[in-house]
Amino acid sequence: MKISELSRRAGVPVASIKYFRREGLLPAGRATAATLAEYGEEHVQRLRLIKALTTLGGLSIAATRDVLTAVGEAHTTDGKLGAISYALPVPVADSPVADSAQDAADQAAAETEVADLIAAMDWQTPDASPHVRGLTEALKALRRVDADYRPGELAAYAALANSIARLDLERAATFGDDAEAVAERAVIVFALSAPVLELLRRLAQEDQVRRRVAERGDALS
Amino acid sequence: MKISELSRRAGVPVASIKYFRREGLLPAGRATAATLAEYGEEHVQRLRLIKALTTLGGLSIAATRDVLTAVGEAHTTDGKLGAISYALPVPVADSPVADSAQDAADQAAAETEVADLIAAMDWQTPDASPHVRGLTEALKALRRVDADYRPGELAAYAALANSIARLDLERAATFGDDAEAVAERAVIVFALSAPVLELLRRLAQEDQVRRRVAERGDALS
DNA sequence: GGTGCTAGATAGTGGCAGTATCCAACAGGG
DNA sequence: CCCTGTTGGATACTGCCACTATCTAGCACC
Repeated sequence: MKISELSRRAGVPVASIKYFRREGLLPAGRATAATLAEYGEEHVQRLRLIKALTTLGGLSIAATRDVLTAVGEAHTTDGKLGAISYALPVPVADSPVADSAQDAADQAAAETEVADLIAAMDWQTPDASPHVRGLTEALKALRRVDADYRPGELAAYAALANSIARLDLERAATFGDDAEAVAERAVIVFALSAPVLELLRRLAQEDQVRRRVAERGDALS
Repeated sequence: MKISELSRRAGVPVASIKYFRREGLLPAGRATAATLAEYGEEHVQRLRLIKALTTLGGLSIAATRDVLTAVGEAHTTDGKLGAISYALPVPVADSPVADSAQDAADQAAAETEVADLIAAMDWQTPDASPHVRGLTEALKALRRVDADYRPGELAAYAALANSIARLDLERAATFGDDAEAVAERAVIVFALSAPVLELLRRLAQEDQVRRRVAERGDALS
């Protein structure tokens, strides 16, 4: 199909398609002439995936490219899974500098806490994993804003995260035959489960709040 | 303290403090003269909270203002909790228009699915809740990108989300005396647990991938 | 009484995600 | 064979966001 039809099929403006191609998110069509190219179903699907990752997944164009590149480059299924996981952005920026002694102490405390948690969960993750560093940064940020924050609470969340990850992997690696299909599914599961889960959590929170109101009736403030 | 000291204490440039004040995120200091104001500890804490919400929580300035406003406006503890929850942005944009019959069918299917889930979980959430609408949109987006997506899988995630929400509420409503303190804690729990949980999920995923590699040894691609 | 900091207003910056415009090169129909 | 319409590719422009910088006066404090 021509680009105009691709645009209609995927619901994406032609100019945006060109933009995605420029940015390396979408492979070029098969050129049939100097100024004409043929696109296929895989382009439609890719565009749908791009839209889902950017809107629902909240990924930037650069992050989306990284994820899609990771899918294409790794050669084993597990390699792809790992690459996707690492390519997904974490919402934590590295803190600027650890100049003061206080900062260094915070850093060390957070590192210990993360290491303890990983040991307690018996997680097999390398210290160099971006997720480990991300979690360390996140804990430092939490501590800065909430002095009362109790580290022990993390363990309960970690146990639930473990259950979630098990579900994720079951969904992602369902059919282990076609590495490409697994990878695309894994992208969807890894990148798009988060917002869905977050929404479910909000719904459950809302329910919890209502239940507490009902329980306490007309009580306090 | 003067604004320059506030800046040093919170690690935020003076220009940014002025910006936050302009945008309604930070209350003005107590004016001691036409060109001088006095700031207190509450301003330091507020700035820390703003930084945490924007960097770790990923909230925009506008969303941060909405959340902080919600905390200040509602008068009951439960009202505050609800207001905060609703003020937090969901990562799902409303789909543009439901013009075609296909879109209408998708919408109806997603709505049914969400309603069934809520019924199955016995969640007490109004149909008009933004979270319900957000979840509906998210499911539509998922369906568009993944035809194989199986609705049943949602239930398992919902159950886990429920456990998470219970933890959240326990943390948020620990001390029920000071409505203001509860509200600030709730903001932290509601807005900042998500990235931490996501990081934990990524770590657990990484662990799962490694375990599967080890299990299968040298097996397949 | 001068130096330095301040409030408040306004303007500028850099990055991101598109969107628009141009041009030359064809394709396909009449 | 020619003419209209579309395309690829390049470049420029736009709108939004989150700051950041500059400017003008007016005090505060030593």
